Amino acid sequence: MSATLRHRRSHELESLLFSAISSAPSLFQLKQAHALLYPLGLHRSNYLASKLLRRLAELGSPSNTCVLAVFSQVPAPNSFLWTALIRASAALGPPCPHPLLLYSLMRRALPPPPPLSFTFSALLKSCSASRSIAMGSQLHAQTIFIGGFNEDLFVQNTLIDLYVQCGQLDLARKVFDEMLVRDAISWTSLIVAYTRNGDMGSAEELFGESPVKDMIAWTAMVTGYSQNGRPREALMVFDKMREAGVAIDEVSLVGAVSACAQLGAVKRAEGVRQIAELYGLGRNVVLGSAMVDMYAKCGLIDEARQVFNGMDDRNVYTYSTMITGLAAHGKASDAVDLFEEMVAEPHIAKIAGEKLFELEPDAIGNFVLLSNIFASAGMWNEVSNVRKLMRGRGLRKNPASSWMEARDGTVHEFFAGDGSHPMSREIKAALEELMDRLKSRGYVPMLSSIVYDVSESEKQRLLKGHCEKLALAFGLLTVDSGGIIRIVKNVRICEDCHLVMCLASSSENREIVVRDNMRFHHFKDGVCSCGGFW
DNA sequence: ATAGGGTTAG
Repeated sequence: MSATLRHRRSHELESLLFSAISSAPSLFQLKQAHALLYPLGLHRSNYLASKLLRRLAELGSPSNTCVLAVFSQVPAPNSFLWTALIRASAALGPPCPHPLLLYSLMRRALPPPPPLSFTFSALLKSCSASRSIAMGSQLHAQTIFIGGFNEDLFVQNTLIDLYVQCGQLDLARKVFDEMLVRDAISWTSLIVAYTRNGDMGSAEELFGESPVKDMIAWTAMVTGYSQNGRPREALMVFDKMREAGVAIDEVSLVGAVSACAQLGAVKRAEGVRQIAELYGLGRNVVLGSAMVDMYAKCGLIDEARQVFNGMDDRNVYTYSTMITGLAAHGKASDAVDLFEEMVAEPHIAKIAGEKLFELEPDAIGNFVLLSNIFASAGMWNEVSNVRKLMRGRGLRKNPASSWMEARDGTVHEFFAGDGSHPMSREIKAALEELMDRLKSRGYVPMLSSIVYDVSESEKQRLLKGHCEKLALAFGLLTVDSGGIIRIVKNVRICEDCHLVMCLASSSENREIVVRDNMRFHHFKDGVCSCGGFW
């Protein structure tokens, strides 16, 4: 009696915790939910641990230790938990173990848990993402011999995608042909592969045969024609699609819009826009950008601009399209203005930043750069997000320092706000005097160089403590007049310090050379060799 | 869980 009651209670608790985990809005809350499991012994549950891993991946947990910690609490991991671990590692990437490594560990567990269909699909997906055809085809064999999944729709569809991604269309077709049951996804995957290969003939053939034509399949045909330079056929298919009573969404409109752009057909363009309005679509960036292009190419540059202005989300494509549109209509000065609006480094900086992280995900400089750009635009939320990301990856900023060689060959190093130098008092006094002289000559501190969200006066104070300024003051005190003051800095010199160096080189009549991590700055008579670009 | 998306230059 009491045993069944206890069992029932723990079951209720389990489902309660399950929903707490799956709805946790942030990593913090997820960790709190996780902590609740321990006193109840539920951290040993395969079911809850799998859910935890899934949520960790969805929230983009920045650390692999969380993932492994959750997994290793479970004494007898089952197929579901192993698969959740594989999926989470694949989603989170490098700091986590490679999915294939985890799979081989899974195969070695005693007794080995039988792989599930979505174990294979996770693995195959990671192969197709990295285009590793060799690994992928080995797994293909295992899906049959180990998993017995040669009739599993899901696995077969993932295999089609694997071969398509690896450019092996004939192998993809072979998988497709041998399938006993196919769904819309199997058909569409191949149709798209053909259209991307420029083989509209094969695409048409398959599309004609397909008994399961849904919105996505129709859309694939419309964009296929459009992207292969056959805009009239694209619009014909689009019309047929509407006649067939298929629903329309933003993506399906893009192909039609781009076809109108290619044709320069004003009336068709108007028709497509009415459809967009009818369905309340068009708030989407891609569709909006396509519409800007459509209007520009149909000669309606003002309408293009109207769409552009009305968009609440714009990216590089949107700007480029609008700019070239303006240029094509002879509105050169508008085009230049818009270009300048675009590069003036936070909206676009965000995009550029994302690209940078794709190329060099762990380069510390990228984090610092992005954080500083957001800071100078006053986007403090984004700044703290970047900081969190850095912390999560265990990246720490090297403290900025400047150093210079004194007359006797000793090297003196300065950190920001640093008072540890034996001559600190003289240095600070010399710096104060220098700043006063520069201010009387019109120097205004560039508060925007301070990337913290603090008061103006605090910014002034922080600026004064920059290590290269301390080094400069030390140089003015110790280097013979006429001698060059040579400073080395481990990170990029800030704008305010750069300005101070320029001004000081003329007011103090000194040559100053600063080497930062990127280049040399030769300051002489108020100008710098870098010409303001660094 | 797996399928569809926009610009330009040469």
